[in-house]
Amino acid sequence: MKLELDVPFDLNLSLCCGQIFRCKKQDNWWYCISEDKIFKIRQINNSNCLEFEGINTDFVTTFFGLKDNLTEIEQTVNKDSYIAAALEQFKGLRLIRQNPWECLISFICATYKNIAAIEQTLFKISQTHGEKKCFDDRNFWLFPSVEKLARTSVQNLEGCGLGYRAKYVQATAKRVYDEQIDLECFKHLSYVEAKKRLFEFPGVGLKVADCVLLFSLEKMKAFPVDIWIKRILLNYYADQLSQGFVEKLRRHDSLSNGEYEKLCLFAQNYFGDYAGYAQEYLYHYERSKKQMGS
DNA sequence: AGCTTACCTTGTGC
DNA sequence: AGCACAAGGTAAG
Repeated sequence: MKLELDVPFDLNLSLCCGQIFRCKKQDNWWYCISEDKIFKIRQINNSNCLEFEGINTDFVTTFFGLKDNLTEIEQTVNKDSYIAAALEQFKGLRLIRQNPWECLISFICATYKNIAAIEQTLFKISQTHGEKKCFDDRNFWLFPSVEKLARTSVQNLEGCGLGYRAKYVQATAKRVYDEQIDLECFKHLSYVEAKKRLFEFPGVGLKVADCVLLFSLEKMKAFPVDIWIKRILLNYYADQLSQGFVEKLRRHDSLSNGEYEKLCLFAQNYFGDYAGYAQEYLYHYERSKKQMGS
């Protein structure tokens, strides 16, 4: 199927920028998995035409956030020359609407790991616990169900390279299963309330909660503060923060919950309701600069 | 409440 | 080739 776009969108950018881990480019197509769907999609020569198989137009529109008004979002968050450069360089970068369950487990697995390792771990979890499907003469594995991960052993998960995170994944899965929690319903809660609920899961801190809120629960003001964002705030936004606070942050690598929330709140006040979009542009901008330099 | 420290394993850079 | 060191942080003390 084909879809003519009448809005800015860059497929490659949106799938490469670190928000989603199980989409792979092969033979000029992106192969993706979401819930029970396996599909491929491409955007030839960055044109305004998307081609895809395995899904319909409605799904594409929702999954890739094509209804987000990027023009308005850019105007809202464009507060200074630094983010302006990021917005300019990465036009068409959109926030994807991931499945909340997979997103939750993904970011529990992602703590203190590099992206290549995260991708490998999630592939192994899916391969060992998920349903195998064939699409386009290739094998894919759906992300395991809540029940499957609730019933597996910590040892099985450790075999997927999860290390100390295995017990968190298992405990969170068990909790979602035992209490029959519908993560989709968190969309209807306020940002603060939903964050509180996510924070209760084992292995979920403030950062993971914000990632799940931003990437799967439509909370565009969620502003995950990881090591990259912390550096960005200290390097480019220090004059917006109190000097004592900045000095304190510079002395340590990790953030206390209090420090995290302070940075998060600053960003939400500064960038506004679409702070999460600002976060994604800043994150990708800083990482791409580093990669080109090395 | 706020601050340290340990933590599994893999990828990356020197 | 091999070894430090960092990696989309969290939980326990």
